[in-house]
Amino acid sequence: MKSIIEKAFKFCSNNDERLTKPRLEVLKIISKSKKPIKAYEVLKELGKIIKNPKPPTAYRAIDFWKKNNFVHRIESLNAYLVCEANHFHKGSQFLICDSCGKVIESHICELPSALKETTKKNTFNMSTWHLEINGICNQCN
Amino acid sequence: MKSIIEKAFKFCSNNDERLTKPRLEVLKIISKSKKPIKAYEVLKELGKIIKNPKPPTAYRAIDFWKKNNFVHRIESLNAYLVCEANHFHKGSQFLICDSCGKVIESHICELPSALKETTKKNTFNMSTWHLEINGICNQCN
DNA sequence: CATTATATGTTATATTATAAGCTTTTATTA
DNA sequence: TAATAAAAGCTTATAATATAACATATAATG
Repeated sequence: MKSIIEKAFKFCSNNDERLTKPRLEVLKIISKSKKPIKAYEVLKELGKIIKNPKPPTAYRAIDFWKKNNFVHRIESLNAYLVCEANHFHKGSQFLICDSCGKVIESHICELPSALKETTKKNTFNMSTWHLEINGICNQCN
Repeated sequence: MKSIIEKAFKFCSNNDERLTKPRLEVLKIISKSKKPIKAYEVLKELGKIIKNPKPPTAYRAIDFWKKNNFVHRIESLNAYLVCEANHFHKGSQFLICDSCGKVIESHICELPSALKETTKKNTFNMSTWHLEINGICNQCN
């Protein structure tokens, strides 16, 4: 099982992308976090490594990883999480524990048929989908 | 087919909630909008009706309607939309057109079984779910 | 009508995110 | 290797979104 950092190195060399210091450090920071981490928390952590970073430095790096599917944004939390999938996917699903804040990513690749029906009925040309399920996790129950 | 405003009157009288001026006007504003409307746009519209309203006035009213299922928040847009359902529901689904910005709400009441499986596998006690599907709508195609 | 609970008004500020212009780094190629 | 182009980063400033805290007003209830 390759670490996400190793995957990132490989991805960048394969795709002619630059694995710069802010990018690498930001990915490390997000991947270390057990829970979705907020941009300004990333920025704060980044401040321990590089001198006095500003918001755009964090946001640019986050956007880079998001664009390349290494990081997802949990919309309802304004927070970011690494993606463990070994492939690109146009759908993401998260189980968000309202008690402890932990988020589990589930990996269903296809939009369920009941929902496909909906897009069909509306002749809607889907590109991506994003599902957030709130509730109470295993450990908090 | 009852208008949402009529439903709001009925709801408030049935449930001992106050249909105050900010609440009523905010609901009217959101329901008039063809697309999800942002809090500060609501606030701006509200300013045409009541004198110099401040953000909390808009947010409080939005929260009230959200809590009572008259309004949904589209997380990825930071914007609000009235809900046409005639019942409470713990799941919501939106088709978001990335071209024109229009959002269609779909009304699937049950979480699809593929996703139920996920919650089951994680022994996750679901309370609500929220799905956003991005793509290109009918009219923009 | 006094009490209590709920809602609103107001001021201030917190949080999240991006625009714009300039500099540095990297990659390409003359 | 030097010149150049492209990409990424740095910095300053500010935009956009949201809430805390506390004073005042309104409505419901005993």
